[in-house]
Amino acid sequence: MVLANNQNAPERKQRGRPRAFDDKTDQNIIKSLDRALTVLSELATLDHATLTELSTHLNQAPATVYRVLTTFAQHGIVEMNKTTQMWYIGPNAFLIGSTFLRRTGLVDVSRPILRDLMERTGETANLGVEKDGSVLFISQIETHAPIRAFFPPGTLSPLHASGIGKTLLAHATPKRVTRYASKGMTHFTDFTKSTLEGLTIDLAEIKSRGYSIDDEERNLGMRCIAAPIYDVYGEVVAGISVSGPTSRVTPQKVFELAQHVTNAAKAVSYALGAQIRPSAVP
Amino acid sequence: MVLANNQNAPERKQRGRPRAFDDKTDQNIIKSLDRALTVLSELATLDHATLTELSTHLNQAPATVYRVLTTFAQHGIVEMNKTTQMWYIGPNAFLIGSTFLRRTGLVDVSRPILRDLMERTGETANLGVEKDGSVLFISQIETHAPIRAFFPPGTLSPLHASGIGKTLLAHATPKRVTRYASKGMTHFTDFTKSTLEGLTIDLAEIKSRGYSIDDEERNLGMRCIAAPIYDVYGEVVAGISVSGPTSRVTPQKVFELAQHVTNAAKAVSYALGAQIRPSAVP
DNA sequence: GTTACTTTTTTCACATTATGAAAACTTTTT
DNA sequence: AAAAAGTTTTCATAATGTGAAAAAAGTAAC
Repeated sequence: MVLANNQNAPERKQRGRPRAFDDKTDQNIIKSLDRALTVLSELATLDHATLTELSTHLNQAPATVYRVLTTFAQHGIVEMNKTTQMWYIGPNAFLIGSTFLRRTGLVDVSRPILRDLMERTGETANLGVEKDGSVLFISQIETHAPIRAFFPPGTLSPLHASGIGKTLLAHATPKRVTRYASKGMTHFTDFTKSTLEGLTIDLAEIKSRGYSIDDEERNLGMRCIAAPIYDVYGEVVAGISVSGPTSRVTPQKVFELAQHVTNAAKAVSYALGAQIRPSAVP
Repeated sequence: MVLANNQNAPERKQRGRPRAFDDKTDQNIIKSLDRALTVLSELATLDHATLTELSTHLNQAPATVYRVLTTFAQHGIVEMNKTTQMWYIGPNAFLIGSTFLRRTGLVDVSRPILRDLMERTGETANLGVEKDGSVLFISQIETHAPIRAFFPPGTLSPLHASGIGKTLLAHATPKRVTRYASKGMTHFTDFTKSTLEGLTIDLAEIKSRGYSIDDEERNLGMRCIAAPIYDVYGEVVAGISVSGPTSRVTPQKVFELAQHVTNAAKAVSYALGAQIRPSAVP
């Protein structure tokens, strides 16, 4: 066993960093760790499982899986319920995973996605959150076009008369919507949805459709398309939108633009750790 | 050296499951995985780090740490920012860790109740469980107020200096409390209950009263009111609290706030299947 | 209670493979 | 432009992870 190790290459120096052989089986990973992580992922998707369940699912010897689990357990990554003989994900896994959340805020995560959205659509892209019954615009990438929508970060706009605002309302409880409406909704243009009935119909449509349209409801000549951003808890925490003049954002182009907006919203949601879950939850 | 292994039993085949030699170096763990998890923990506590930082901190060859990281990266457990050459905890770590929360359904159940509690009290509402002598905050709804208590999910705080922590201790056995106290209790402020005697008196009061008050015991200027959450077995498994600045959470308002907190705790307990039993049970 | 069955835990011998050192590559600093 | 600092990559060997089977422990059957 001293020999037979090198295929050939009698005395090639051959140190350093050559080909890395483009083949799948990357030589630079630790196989045992790789296998261990497979076990962990499986346990996470199963939520809980016994040793034999795991070992059969993964086609691995029980002894191997057992060692993996006990090692994880020593670090609090997994836990076992002695009486039911079930393995679970442990608190330390949550602790480690939660540092992912601290990493980047909404704005940092969104910035490159907003830029991309602006470039794809050619219109100003915005990011907004709810603040005391209004949308607070917290980030924006402006279009290059001379005629452009513009509202600097810090701008406030009532929920019912803004694309992002309506998206946020669409995912709120009916009670909250009613309470919001009861405080009176300013009538900005002839298109503003300033009655509870009209608004409710629109919101239902928005929720099922997945995006909202502000059709000159705040400013005449400005149209706006928005989609919701979810956080890790599956809750809507913000909205993303593009806004532009009706001359460019025509009814014919709305659908296409909406695809870009919803994609961007999904990208931000994912970056925030949301599992993209289908909206409708009664 | 053939002998000295077994106390007696000369030539027993000695397969199976003997003593396991109670020594530290458990033979049944995977060393490479163990090392890898050390790297992961270190990265989590540092929040972000370069390869060399990690390898020097852990006294490991750069190559080894590198392989560990790339393997983790392949599973999305860690990520690297190519430009800054910084390693971070990745989204998949969060995803796996978050199944810990789903285990009991505690978080899902609590979320709307936390929100309601925040809206009734106007203060940040928190949910926490015990983890190795600390409270692990696993969920939070922040108040709208500009001055607010803030500690993101994943935050840890010693049991004796936290509202939720003291609630949990109040329902533990005296033996556990003594053992906890014997490990030393950090003195955070002049109000911290950092002696066993002082703590014991407080805990008794908490148990009979039904809720705990953290009266600037962890952070000056912050007051906190907490109540226990019971599971199906009538065991205290978590705590719920509101926390805010002393300027708003005044001594005069404590009682009223406490009613909301205990109601919320009862609502969560009930949702978990606990029969709301009259508190005191010997 | 005893026996048979199932699942977890441990041991052993061997071959896989994880590892450190150094070399090559890459990027940043001087 | 040269040098320094940090990263990837390769190789040979020692370390160690692995499966099979045996033992322990718990569960169901009788």
